[in-house]
Amino acid sequence: MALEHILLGMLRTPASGYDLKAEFAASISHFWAAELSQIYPMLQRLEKRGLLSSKSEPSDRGPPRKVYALTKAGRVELRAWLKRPPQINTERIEWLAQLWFMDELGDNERALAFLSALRGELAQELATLERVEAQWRVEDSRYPDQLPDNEFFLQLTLASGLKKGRARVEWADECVARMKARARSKKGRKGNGRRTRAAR
Amino acid sequence: MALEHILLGMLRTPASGYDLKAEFAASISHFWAAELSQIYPMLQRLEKRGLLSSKSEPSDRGPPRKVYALTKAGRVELRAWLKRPPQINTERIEWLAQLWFMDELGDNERALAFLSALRGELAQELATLERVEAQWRVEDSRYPDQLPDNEFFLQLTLASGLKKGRARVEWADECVARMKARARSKKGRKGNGRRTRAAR
DNA sequence: TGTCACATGTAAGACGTTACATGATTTT
DNA sequence: AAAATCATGTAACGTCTTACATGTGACA
Repeated sequence: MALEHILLGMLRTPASGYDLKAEFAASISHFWAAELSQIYPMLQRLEKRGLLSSKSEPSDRGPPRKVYALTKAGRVELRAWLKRPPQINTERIEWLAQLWFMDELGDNERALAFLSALRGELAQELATLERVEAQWRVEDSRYPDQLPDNEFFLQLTLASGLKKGRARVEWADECVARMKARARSKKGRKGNGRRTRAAR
Repeated sequence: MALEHILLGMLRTPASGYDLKAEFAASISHFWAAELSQIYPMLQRLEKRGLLSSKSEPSDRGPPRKVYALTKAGRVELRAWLKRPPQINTERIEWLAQLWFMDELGDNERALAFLSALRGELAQELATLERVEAQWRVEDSRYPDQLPDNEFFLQLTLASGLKKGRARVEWADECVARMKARARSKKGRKGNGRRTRAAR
């Protein structure tokens, strides 16, 4: 349901399937991803349903571009979707599933390595969004609250990504710290009385 | 890939498909969901592959239960999965997509209502997790850092859900506040000089 | 000469959702 | 008598991923 409406929304300004894929990668990927093999058939179906129109245009290099644009019916459908109340679907996060069962390995060194690696990945994702924000801020002095409406909504979704990204990195840091603390206290308990006395 | 490994992990203690569905609903749903129509065929396939074994047991009421358990081969597969490095997949969040295109409606009252409704949904999700945590804390004085390893990892995933949930609610609150501030400053600009003078 | 960017597609298979089918027992 | 819970499944459909197929023009 959603991909089709996202394409309609993007096609308020005409574009080819190839263009749309690039736009996904550049700006939308932090909350939705789509491959060309999904985009092309969907555009065809939307055209058949009368929600899009298309025309072929020669390109500078490579085969001709098929440029799609939103029709009136398409705009009606888009608006109807935007009026639906928000609904939250369960996100599926494989690395949380792995962590959930991590005790099976009985190897907290490995668990710690897993969490460190995860922390790195999460931090990288966050850094990408932070670069986007930094760029936007230098390019437009109205950022973030004086932006015109259309850009303001984009900023709200970016803010969501940033907030979530920061929360996740913080969480991973806390996990690492807590695991290390446990490892230390376990070592203490393993050694005989000596260490306890030495600690006073 | 992940559902199959999650089932293997859950079946370290034997259970029926029906039991597993209940366990998803009760504790795992904040990072993975699965319907019975997905669980039953998957259990059959895993048994055919030799990763699970099953036996029929009479039930107190209703039809006989088919109880599955992890085999040695299943445990090997589970461990191999747990040793894979974490990888982050793009989450697909429809309500962020709706927000992204929300300017199309040209109706900031409606956008505000959308965000308020969203805030409510997000707060509810968070409340569920907070109840789980509160319950756990009163039931086990070792919560959270003195828990045994197996429960400690579960707590880490719960902590992830809590942190993310709080970040999302905060974000929604900020969105609402910022939208309201914009609405006020727009009204100010629309009205002629009078309102500005009255504000002193 | 090879690889990259441009450009459009198809096919097979995995994963997920919703609806349907069946039937016993317990609770309201 | 009706509805909820226990319990197992199938079928149809929609979504997503990965791999394959094809060809041009630019650049190294």
